[in-house]
Amino acid sequence: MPASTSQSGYHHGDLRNALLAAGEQLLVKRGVGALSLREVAKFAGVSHAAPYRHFKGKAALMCALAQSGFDRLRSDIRAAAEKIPYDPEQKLVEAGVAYVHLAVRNPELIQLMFGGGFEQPDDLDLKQASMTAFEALVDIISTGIEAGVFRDRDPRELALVAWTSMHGMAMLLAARLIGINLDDEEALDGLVRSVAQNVIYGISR
Amino acid sequence: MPASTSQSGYHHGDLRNALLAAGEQLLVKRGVGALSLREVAKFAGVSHAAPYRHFKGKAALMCALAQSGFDRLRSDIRAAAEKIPYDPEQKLVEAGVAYVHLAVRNPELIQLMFGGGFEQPDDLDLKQASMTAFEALVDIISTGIEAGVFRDRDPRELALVAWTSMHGMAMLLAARLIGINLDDEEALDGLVRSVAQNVIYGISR
DNA sequence: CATAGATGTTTACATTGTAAACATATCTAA
DNA sequence: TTAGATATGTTTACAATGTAAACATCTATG
Repeated sequence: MPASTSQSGYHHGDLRNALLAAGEQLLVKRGVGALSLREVAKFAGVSHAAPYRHFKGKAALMCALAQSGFDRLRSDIRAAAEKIPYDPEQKLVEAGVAYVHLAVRNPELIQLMFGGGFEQPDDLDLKQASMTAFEALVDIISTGIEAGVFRDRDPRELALVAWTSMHGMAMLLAARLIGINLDDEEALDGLVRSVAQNVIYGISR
Repeated sequence: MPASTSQSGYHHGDLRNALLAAGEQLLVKRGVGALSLREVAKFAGVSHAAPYRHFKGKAALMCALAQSGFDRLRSDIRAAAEKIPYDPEQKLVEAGVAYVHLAVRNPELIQLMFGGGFEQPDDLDLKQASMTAFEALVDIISTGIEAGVFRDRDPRELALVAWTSMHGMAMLLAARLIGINLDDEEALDGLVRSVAQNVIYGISR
């Protein structure tokens, strides 16, 4: 019997994951500031105190949601980079597109991950997960340096430039502070590519 | 008699501003997610329902706090740019330093402004304020283009590159996701200048 | 000076996070 | 197999919060 379907009626069987799924749903509906643990529990079909058997509290659930977001971000970046086998510049561009796509399609998630809208009890796993996502960018830069495409500097220094730029774009788009229709994927990708090109070649002439 | 000291005992005289000041204080202490309207009222020395005479609700107060943050951001950027009369590149660097300084010294404020941690009722004034802050960057870029220092492109396109990068750095630093001691101002400014230089000249060789 | 409007207070209530006490299913060891 | 021990739910309880409504008091305007 799969562990996910222990249909005793009393015990859920896979409540932790069910709560995370419910949390993800409700995060979209309510936003970071209005996410309610009781509603998450109700949505998962359990009593309002049941989540406390699987999470230390509301903040812990949100941390777990954020962490899965970081995992998704890392794998999206890696997948985008691997789509382009040879060209490091293009790898970087596609990584940016992936970063921004995740943010635009899940603005509440990205705001949860980076917005500081909840009490973080200095979650080390969480910080670790975000660092790992950053490493995906460092890898792209490193291969680019080795290939002689990027400046011969500390990869983390160059990766930081790419990260800040992508991240800023992602946050500003998620906050709808850049005047563009987020549903127009062509325009969105064009924006990302434009910014990425300018990061790569500089805005100076 | 100054309007700010109507000492009737019952009527405050300048409660709206007092609430904003209290909100700013408590935002620092509690963070975006734990800011309480009742505590703001108590801090200002009034009953918990008094704020409703000056703000539609908690979200409206937070919007007002965010808006004053945007005003401060705009004026900080302008002041930084005006410190450097001639060199557009240096103007841009100093604007970035100012942006990041504001974020690092007031992480909760920057998270309130951009983090989406509360219910925004599509506040148009707020969006306007953020746009005005962005215009400060566009101005720097425009003069740089006219001076032949930056590429001859749409200023808003180039300004967007600078904005995303500065903003990303500011948010990541505020979220303590970049491994640097925020109190070490020298290291911090060095980081900003490094990123800015790479934005200006590109990471490509 | 009366009184209308602005500004504060008190009271009330639903929602929320969380703890404690209780109930039931599952697992483990004799 | 079966009796606890443990894990995992539920119910109850309570304090804090956002907000509305009714009430009180000040200020300003005729």
